[in-house]
Amino acid sequence: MKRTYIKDIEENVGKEISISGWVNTRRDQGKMVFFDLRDMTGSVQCVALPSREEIIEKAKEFRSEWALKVSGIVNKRPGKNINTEIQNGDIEIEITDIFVLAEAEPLPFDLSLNGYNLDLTTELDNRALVLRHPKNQAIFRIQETVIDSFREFMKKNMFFEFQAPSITPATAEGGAEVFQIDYFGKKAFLTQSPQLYKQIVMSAFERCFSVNKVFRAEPSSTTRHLTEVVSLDAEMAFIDSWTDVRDMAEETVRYILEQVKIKNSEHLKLLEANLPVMIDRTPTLSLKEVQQKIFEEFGRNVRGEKDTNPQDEREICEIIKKETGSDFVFIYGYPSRKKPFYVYPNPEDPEFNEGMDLICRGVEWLSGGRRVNDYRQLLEQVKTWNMDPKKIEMFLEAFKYGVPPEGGFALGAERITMQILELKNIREATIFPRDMNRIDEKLNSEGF
RNA sequence: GCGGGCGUAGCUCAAUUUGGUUAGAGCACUCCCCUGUCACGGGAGAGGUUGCCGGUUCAAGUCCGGUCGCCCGCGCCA
Repeated sequence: MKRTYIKDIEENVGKEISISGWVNTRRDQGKMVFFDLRDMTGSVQCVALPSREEIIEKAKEFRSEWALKVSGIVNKRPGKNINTEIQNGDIEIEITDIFVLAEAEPLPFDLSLNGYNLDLTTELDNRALVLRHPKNQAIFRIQETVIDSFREFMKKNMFFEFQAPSITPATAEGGAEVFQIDYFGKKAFLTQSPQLYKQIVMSAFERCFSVNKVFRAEPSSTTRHLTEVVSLDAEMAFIDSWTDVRDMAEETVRYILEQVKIKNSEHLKLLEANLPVMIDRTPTLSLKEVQQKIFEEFGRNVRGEKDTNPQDEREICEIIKKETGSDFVFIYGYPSRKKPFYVYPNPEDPEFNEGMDLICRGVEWLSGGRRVNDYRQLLEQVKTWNMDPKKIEMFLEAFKYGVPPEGGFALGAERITMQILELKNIREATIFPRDMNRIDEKLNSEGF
């Protein structure tokens, strides 16, 4: 008999069908046995009736996570046994035959819907099994939507998708620590960002984006840092102002939120997650304005600091939420020397640049801005930043040949997932997280 | 890297404040009961070198020192 997916069972009332899946929990009533069977499309109650003694005997053996092939008749449940709270709560499968596809060891912890409550360490040490829990599946289904909808929105706006390289030559930029690799006896590095490549591709394709892994060797042990992350990158030419980049970034995030709301409503409900509020026009403040507001509201003087720290980000979000109802706020105008060489300095006040960050619920979601597009100015910047132009020759070459005003932005898929769902730790939003102390397994001081 | 917190059964946690009999509970596991359960219910059982090393004390899960591990905050962070 051909397999029926559990989501389609309700169309087969009165018929005999075959379904396959995993046992959730057996409810043994003595003379009759119930269990829920789960496949990738949902779950349904199966019942071994007293008239079928052989089936009862078999069903008494089952434990959670056994994989079964079940044949049975789809019955409407008797009125008093209808459960309106759950999927397929008005039907059940009267088992006629069972084939065990695979037995399961006793579970090392409670994987039931209600009892599920694990330390993050336990979760990560048992990733394979934990991924069977609907809450974890919901997290990663939502992440899938985030990445898909980024891609969709980019394509709708005529951005060209390219594959950014992960292996790069000597890094020209300062800043974050990089992973060095042995490349046929020579040094190479894992990419920290497709930044220079997306600017090169932009110079030819006008608009481009990439979805790619980036690697950071920062010794950062926090709830929002990983060494390997999925970066969603975009770059666009022929802008009139950095605000064009801001607007595109805002609409991208808006589209992602809308799609998650449409496609993952059940997952959001299961996770008890509330999407952040994005109002018609996300407030935009300069760094100086942010610092002034924090001073006025909280009396904490961070005026003149070169960047925001985590406390500033939490406080400005609180202020903006109270003033406008928005969970989002753009901050622009950072000190030029604090940011990379390619960020465009404000012509009226070159000490500050036209870089921006989008902050939501106290955490940075996205950063971007206008870039330096004039070749001569770019060479000046390279000199000022004490960089070796030879190391970024291919990048500089692109700008020799007529690159119009341009800009772009990038966001981290894991961090957005974490923030949308208000998870406490980015590792919860990462299917196989890598950090300083863990690559699947905990790393010990002697190496692997 | 700095600061704070935590480490008790397979999992999640009590008992630590104020040292005192045999370290408890829920879930999971084994066995029994249950003809309508809803990631059930009832009964019984098994499961512990309280992370590790040392100290104080008549007595240490509890206090002290060290050590290892984890978590959180800060720093760092295109």
